[in-house]
Amino acid sequence: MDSAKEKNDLCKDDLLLRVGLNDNKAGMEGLDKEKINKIILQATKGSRFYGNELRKEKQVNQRIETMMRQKAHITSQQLRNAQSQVNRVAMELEQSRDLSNTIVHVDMDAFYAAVEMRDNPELKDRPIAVGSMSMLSTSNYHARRFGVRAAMPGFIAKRLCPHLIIVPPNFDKYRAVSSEVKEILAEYDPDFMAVSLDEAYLNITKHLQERQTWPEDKRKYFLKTENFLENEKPGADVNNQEQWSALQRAVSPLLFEDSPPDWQPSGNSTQVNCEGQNNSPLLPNTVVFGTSAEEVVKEIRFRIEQKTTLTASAGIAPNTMLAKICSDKKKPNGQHQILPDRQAVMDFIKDLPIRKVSGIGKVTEKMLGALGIVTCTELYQQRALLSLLFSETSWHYFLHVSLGLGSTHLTRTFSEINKAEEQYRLCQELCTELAEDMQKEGLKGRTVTVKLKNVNFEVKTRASTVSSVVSTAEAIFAVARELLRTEIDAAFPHPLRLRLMGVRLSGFSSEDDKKHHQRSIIGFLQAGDPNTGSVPEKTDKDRLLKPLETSQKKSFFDKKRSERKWTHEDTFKCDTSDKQSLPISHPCQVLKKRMRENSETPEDSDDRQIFTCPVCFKKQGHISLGAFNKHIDACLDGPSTSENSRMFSYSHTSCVEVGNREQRSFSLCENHNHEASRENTEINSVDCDDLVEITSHPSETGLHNLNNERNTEECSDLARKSLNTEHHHPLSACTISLGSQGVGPLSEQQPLQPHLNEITKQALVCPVCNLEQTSSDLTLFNGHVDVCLNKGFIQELRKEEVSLAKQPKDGTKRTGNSDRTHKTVTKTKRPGLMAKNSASKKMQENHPRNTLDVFFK
DNA sequence: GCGGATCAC
DNA sequence: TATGGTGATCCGC
Repeated sequence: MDSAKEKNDLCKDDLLLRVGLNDNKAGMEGLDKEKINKIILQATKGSRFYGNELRKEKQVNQRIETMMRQKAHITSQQLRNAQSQVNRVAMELEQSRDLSNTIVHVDMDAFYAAVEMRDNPELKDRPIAVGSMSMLSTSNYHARRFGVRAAMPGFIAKRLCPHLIIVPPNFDKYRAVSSEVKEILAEYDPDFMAVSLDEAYLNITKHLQERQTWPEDKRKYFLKTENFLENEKPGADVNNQEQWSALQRAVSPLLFEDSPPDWQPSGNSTQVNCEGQNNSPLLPNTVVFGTSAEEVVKEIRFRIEQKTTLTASAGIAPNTMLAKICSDKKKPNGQHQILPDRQAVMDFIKDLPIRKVSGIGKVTEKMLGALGIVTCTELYQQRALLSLLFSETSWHYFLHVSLGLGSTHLTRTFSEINKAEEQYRLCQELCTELAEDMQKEGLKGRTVTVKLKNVNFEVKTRASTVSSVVSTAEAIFAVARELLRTEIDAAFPHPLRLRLMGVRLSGFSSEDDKKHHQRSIIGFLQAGDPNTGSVPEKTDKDRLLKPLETSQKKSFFDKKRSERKWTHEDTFKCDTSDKQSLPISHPCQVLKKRMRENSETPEDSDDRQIFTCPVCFKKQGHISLGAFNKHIDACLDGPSTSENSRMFSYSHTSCVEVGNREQRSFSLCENHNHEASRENTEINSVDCDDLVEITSHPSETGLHNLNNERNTEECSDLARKSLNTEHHHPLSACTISLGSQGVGPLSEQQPLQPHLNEITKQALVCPVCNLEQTSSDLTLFNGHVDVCLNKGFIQELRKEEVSLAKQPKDGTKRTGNSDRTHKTVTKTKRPGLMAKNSASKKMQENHPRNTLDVFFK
């Protein structure tokens, strides 16, 4: 979102320093700059805020004075020396210039406002802003003509534009739309980097390579008249005139009047391909995109618009810095490319105001301005001076900027750990974490597995099975340490260069297994014989069967187990010295443990709590688990239940992706939800005839190949995606990043929530990831839950990894949100006003309102 | 190491 | 009536 720069510009406005980018065109109904500034000044003058702004300004002025004094003392000799030193660095940078990557920055246009306008047609032609009277997050382009911008207090905005409609933010909705967009982006770069709900970087280099060989069909899209069901592949036929007209009405809402979109559906047969590659005549209402980067980005934007009815702007460049500036250039609903050519880069940079660069803010602009530096060319010309006045990191950064250099990779980079001592320490930490989880779940295991990924991304797993079960940190570490030692020794005399480590405990046994044989929630979840709940012993041959080959008569959970076992076996078969079978923990164990835990909570020490019957959906107030099970039994035996009914359960996972920035904005199932889970002691389950549908073909959806090395929202994205595109992800482990605040202990997993309540027609909120699902299609929804559930199964295997500590990618990024290496805690100011700050964007993004209450409403 | 400043969203 | 909250990095002390 473009709020940051806007905000800074507003500060300038407030102080009447200068009006920078407030480029309203003094339209017929808008206001001119002068008027805007007058109103703002009037509203702000005399306030504490204004006073503080003045104080800050004074401070900056002082800094500038100091700098200018320093400058005055610089001798020409010093300057010459500096010049040669800086030139050396510049040469090195020039030599290492990498133009081989194609980086794309995608930015949704006036995102929040656009979503609100889309969903409420009454707002379409009116000036609106999203936020509150205290603070606005964004405004539509209509409102911007009055000077209403992001980061402006609503009450001032109202003075500028009395007819302004301020819409309270609805972050759940924005998140949902954002995931729709992300689904598309992931197809072009599975490792794309989301900056916020409306902004992301992609590296499409690989996609471009592959795309060159794609047949036209793979680049062909059908225009859709309506915006639902996300099957993006050509298939739905919409080629009649009536539908086409409907399409034209549906897409491209009149968000923007000043700059026409560079892509526009026109005529009957829409052919967007600019490269003249089509030789076959196109069907009406089909679109074929070419193979160039420009075409790829047009395709992305086209698909975003088709899917969400919202427009996006994009920038294409050889690095992130340039891509970001590019996306701003043709905003809204446009795109700009800098070709991967040095001259093209330099031409673009030449007159570029430094303020446009991400990382150069209001203060830096002013300081450099005092030195006569406004454009990137000037920044380059003054490089020697800058190296004498600024810190090394700063002038290096300036040099990067002035040469048009930036990050060329988005992949997560971690600093390696190659010291044995550190490796053992990390291993021990992991074992401790694992042991805590094991003990909370009351589980013990016999097989300890260490997973190692080296700097070349090669993964090795080494397992060892001991004669008696282990669960303590010491015992697990004793085994894991030896496994690690073997690997370290094997690498000797070279160090073992690791970027990821995981410790796993499997081969569970629990004395609780044989309890609760009754036909209850637990009984239903048990594999094999429902009477004993035991998993039938399988031969090695059995275990070599792929999930798809297993009997269709098996239960849903049977299949899940087979799938999991298969995948599990797959990772182990090459390197496990011990060929013992690896018993699988039952979901019911987890459930049961959780139930027991719940009943052991202090608030509920009498072993009684409120359960909701999954069959009749009635709350069973303050009864014991046994009584609750009896109730369910009675319900099940009653006339209302079909034979096909299956209990539904899941275990929530605290899957957190490896230190991607994504985590900041999208970690939905983190702290907040864990808290909710503690508060919500209800145990719910659901009678789910719909589940039968999943049961009949779980493997067809490709869900068993869930990539778990992603955060929860991505998992849910993948769920939908895998349903639609049969996109397969290799099974990998649930990964926890060091230093992440988001990793809740397993004991804080959520209690059971209803999967889907058909009876009460409640919102389709996934009970696992807590995300409201955009599609109202039950099959899709169930499929999604299935994936989340599957993830829960994987979690039961206790595959827990820790990515190694991260480091900044390169020296080009001085500020901003780089990969997290530690957590910074900032205390809240003005505690009394907390509740009023509903417009706080980051807060909402980081701690989304729990959707459970919506679900249970 | 800590806190303030800067920047970003 | 009223000008956000959070995280990251840099830098000076």
